[in-house]
Amino acid sequence: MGTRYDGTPEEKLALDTYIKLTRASESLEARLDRRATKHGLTVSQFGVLESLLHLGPLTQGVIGRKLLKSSGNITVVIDNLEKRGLVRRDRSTEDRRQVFVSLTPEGEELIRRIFPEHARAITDEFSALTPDEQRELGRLCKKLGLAGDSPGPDAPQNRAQRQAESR
Amino acid sequence: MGTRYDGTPEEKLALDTYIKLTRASESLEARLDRRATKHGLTVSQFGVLESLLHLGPLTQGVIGRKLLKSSGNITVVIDNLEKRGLVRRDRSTEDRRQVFVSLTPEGEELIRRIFPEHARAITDEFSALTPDEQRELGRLCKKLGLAGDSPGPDAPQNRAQRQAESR
DNA sequence: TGATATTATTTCAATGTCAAAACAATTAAC
DNA sequence: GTTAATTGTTTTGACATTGAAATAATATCA
Repeated sequence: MGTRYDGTPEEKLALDTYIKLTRASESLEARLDRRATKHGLTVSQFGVLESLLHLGPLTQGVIGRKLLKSSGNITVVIDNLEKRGLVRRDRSTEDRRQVFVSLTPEGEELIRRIFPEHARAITDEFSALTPDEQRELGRLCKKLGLAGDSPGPDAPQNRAQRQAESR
Repeated sequence: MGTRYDGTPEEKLALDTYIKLTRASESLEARLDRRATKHGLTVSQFGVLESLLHLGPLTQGVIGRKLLKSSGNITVVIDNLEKRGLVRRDRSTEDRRQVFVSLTPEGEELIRRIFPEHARAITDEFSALTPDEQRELGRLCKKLGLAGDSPGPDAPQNRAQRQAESR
């Protein structure tokens, strides 16, 4: 394990922590994916259905920002869900650029059936940590995540970034 | 934020922690990716080059397991790196099923130039946490990761898993 | 109002990704 | 020593993903 790299101690610690975080997240994701896939849903599809179940109809833009995916990607994912009759598209009448996506009865039936299983799987995974450890992990992740405040895939680069680029 | 889902308190805590972990990891990854991409490398390509730089020539299988990617995937990634002249393939003489991948001079030049930048970017991101917090985050991630001991994408399902499935 | 900018979605090309099947080479069992 | 099982890679088909360009609709403001 460990990155055979000799930088400063700060760099070593950060790299080491980064690897642990990434591996934990990715391997966890991989295990959960494999379960979701059993129901014929990809992670993104699952994410869309779950959002719609818990938040009601949403525009594609909102879904994309929620799942940290590009608008182009969301179009494709919704395409595939629509083909299988799990969601419906409705052009907004107020702002005809927007498209509202909502669950069909079949979609709702499916996600309602699958979600509790998913929740249980996650609970299972996290039972490796005590409740206090989970809270601490959550706190640290949040602190780390907020630091950079991810602009999201679509977001155009701002002045500061463009400037940094042109150096 | 938060998953509007009423399960048990255990489920709520686990789901909440899961979301924070995932978002932290994904948004961090997204920010780092954007930098790596500037050099015309994808994350996977970067991962391969970095492994080769720090560990020397490796077989595709080893690379795949290290990066938690399937063998089919690694084939494609190496294909693309090879096309660009950054790595070389050499069939092993000892076991002719294996393919050793190594850096070409161009590949080595590139990764040597880029890696320190990457390390600095990561260090920068993690400076949001104190050293102690970083160590604690690492510990929790490791504990969590070990729990499931990810089988990796390719790994065939073993007896225990097949049994669990058929329940 | 009319030109211009912004916003939401779609399309496209390139790459990544997995699972499963096909192949090829090696090892184990008989 | 053949046959059978295993192992490492490639291929294939389906979906995901991004960034950039194209479209279309709305908002701004001179």
